[in-house]
Amino acid sequence: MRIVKEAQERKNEILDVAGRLFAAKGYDHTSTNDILEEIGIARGTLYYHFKSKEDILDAMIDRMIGQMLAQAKALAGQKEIPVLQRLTMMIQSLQERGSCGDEIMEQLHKPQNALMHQKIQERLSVEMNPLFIALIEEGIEQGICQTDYPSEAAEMTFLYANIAFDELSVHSEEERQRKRAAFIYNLERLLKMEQGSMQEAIMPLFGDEPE
Amino acid sequence: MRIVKEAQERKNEILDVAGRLFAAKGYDHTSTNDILEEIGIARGTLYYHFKSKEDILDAMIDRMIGQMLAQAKALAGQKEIPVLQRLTMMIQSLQERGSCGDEIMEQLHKPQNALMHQKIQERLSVEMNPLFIALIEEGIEQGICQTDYPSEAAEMTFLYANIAFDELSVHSEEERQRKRAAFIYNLERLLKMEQGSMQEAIMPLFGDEPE
DNA sequence: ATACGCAACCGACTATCTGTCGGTTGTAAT
DNA sequence: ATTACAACCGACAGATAGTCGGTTGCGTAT
Repeated sequence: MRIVKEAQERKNEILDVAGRLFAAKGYDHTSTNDILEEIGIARGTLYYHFKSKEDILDAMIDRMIGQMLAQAKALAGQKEIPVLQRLTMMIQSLQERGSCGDEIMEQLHKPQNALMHQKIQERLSVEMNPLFIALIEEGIEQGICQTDYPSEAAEMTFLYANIAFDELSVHSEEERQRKRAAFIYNLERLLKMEQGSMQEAIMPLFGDEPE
Repeated sequence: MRIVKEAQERKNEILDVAGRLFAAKGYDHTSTNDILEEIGIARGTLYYHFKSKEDILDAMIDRMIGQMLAQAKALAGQKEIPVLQRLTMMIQSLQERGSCGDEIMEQLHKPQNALMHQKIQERLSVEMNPLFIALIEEGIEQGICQTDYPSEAAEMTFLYANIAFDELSVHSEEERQRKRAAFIYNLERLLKMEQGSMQEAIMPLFGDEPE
């Protein structure tokens, strides 16, 4: 028995399932058959709504980036919170990739997901950087930090945060701690902040001051 | 008429052709048929020497990284050249990817090459970082620069050099200039060098002082 | 109520591609 | 000349992305 739905509803249904499968098995290892069988639609239907498998991936990433961006914008806009703290919160929020859960994160570095990874990374970089730049410029206005190249400093910060932390090369908890300390240290230098000012901004978030 | 060659010779022949095709058409868009037809061997022969298409890619990257690493090591070891200048030379040498030419660079950001890109990037990062760290520590010993986190500073430097410069987002020559200036500026800050000391080290290389 | 038009849906089919396997041939040593 | 084995062959199986002509249900006009 045939079920007809509005196009947008079907599209979302497809993206939901595709997203879950991509996160669970990886992009390459998820066939279009996997998707349409799980939904219970025919091949033709899938290709009626999307023109290719990659098109599905792109749409899924669009949705995901949209969610993350909304969240990040909400964070960045809370002027009553100190700038540095907001900066930290944004970096923190990057770790939990989208509301769709972070199983996708664990998958992201496997070779089967190189395409997905690259696309997410590029989009994230393009969309998030303006927010970082704005925060840094706000910090400059407040005299908290200083740099001649705010946008490049933002880019560097974002890149390092993204790659250094989500890299699988971070094996031990010990190493993670060190990376975080180094990140703060380097960020303070990049933005010519007082030594330790970033650390102070972070502590209320993590509650992880040295015992 | 059948031609028999020594295994290593055939392997190299396959890697040569594969490398050229990957660079020209991208990894995904190069079929194993393309490779074996151009060489004039049968399917079975290809899979006698390599266990999968991805295996070919890995071997090709191995060779390429090996070449780049040898070159970089030669550079890094020239103790008669000032440290900062050697640092610059190494970053510079990353731009021209391997001897196999830089057509591969132009292809690298297309979606069809995400896998190749990711693999090259990861290998490069793992192999090159020790060299960067060594240079930075040499600089610290000489009192030219200072940091509590040499290895993380090296990682950050490498990441930014790689991504900021090879990114296609660098459209205009103007932007490229700005990025380079920002890179030097930020590197000086990260390593607590005297303002302009890096610029001085670079000038003899490029001969591009402001007119 | 009936006819009409179209958006949503169907599923068989094609084209392509990776990897396998049993068998063959050249070559070098005995 | 015999043998052993490394290198090679090509037909084949299995999987997968994308196409296309045809169908069906639903809203709308008559």
